[in-house]
Amino acid sequence: MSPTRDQILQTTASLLEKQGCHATGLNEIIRESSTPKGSLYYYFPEGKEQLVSEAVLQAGHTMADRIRAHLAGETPPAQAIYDFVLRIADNVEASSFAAGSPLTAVAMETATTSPRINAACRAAFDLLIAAFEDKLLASGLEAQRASNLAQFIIAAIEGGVILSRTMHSAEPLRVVARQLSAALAC
Amino acid sequence: MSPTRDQILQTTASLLEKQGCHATGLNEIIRESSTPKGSLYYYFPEGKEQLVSEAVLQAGHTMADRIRAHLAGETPPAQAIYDFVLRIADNVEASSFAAGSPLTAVAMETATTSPRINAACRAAFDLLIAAFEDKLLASGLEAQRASNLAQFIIAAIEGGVILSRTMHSAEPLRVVARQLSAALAC
DNA sequence: GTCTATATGCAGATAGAC
DNA sequence: GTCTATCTGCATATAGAC
Repeated sequence: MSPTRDQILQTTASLLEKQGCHATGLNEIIRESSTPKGSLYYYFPEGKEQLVSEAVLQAGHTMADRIRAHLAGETPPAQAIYDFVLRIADNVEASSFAAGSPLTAVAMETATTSPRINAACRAAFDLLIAAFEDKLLASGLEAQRASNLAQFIIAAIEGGVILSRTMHSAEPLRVVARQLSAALAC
Repeated sequence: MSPTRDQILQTTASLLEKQGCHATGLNEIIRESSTPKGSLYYYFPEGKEQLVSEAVLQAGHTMADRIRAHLAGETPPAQAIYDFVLRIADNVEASSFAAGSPLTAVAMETATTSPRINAACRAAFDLLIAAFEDKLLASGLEAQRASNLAQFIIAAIEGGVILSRTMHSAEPLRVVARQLSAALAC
């Protein structure tokens, strides 16, 4: 794997996170990543759609890995997820509300306007949901209930990120953390 | 109120809902709204930021009114909100996943890049949260708990819309409806 | 209030040298 | 693999007639 290619992907993901797909220009990506301008179309010959799709999918893998790492061990799901959401709240706050969920904006912008990017977003969300689902299954939940709860968890977290970034306050995500762990307990 | 001006605002909101802020061009708005091209800068002399901000805020008022209308009456919150989220699921499905939440994409795109539009998004979310909060207060909940639950409800619904639009399936929103009403019951 | 024409800039993308 | 130069098109915005 080329380090230049990887640098482009990571910078792209970070800009998508901050401002979405259409607001992110290729020139901006080159500039922010301190990457040779000639490299972009060398590594991504199919252009912006390819670049964004790969960045989204890679971000999905990274996030899923982080979720799994955080949920590993014997801590009960309600507690582990509570801690995890609080960590997201801290991270969103630490970024001055410029970061948090690299998928959301892109997913909404492209749900019905770019099949290729939509497919990448879908795959990425599936990775995240599966990460929570496996933890719930491991704790003994029945399959259907684990699947439903995993979707609900992702939805609540995504919504919490939207509110926190919009309000410029970590509070909505902290509320989500508490309510979500309460919901898991019942 | 001018009908032309109102037509521009409504078309803008609908395009923002489908594809976000930066993907929505002023020419596209004129075309889709069948509105005289010369009118745009006549009614919105401060340009796109003004237009988008007003469209977002108007959408917020419309949605808050709809929430209040749906929650009016003596139906307990858990049941009323369950029905309401199912209706959103139907609407998202009926739009072929092109619509659902006119705020989300714009809010994420502009949280740290346009103070003016961000302020409009914040005000719009506050209207939605207050609509749920008032229903919960009316049903006898304590103030702090009503506020927290209202935020959680909005977060879960927003997240459900994202998942449903991305997955091209109403199922995630239906899952959110069930889990949310279960969470409210406990 | 609405029109046409246009200014200006940046977007994504390509070509061909090195 | 990376460079520079450049093509084409559309973006927002403005000017001035009617």
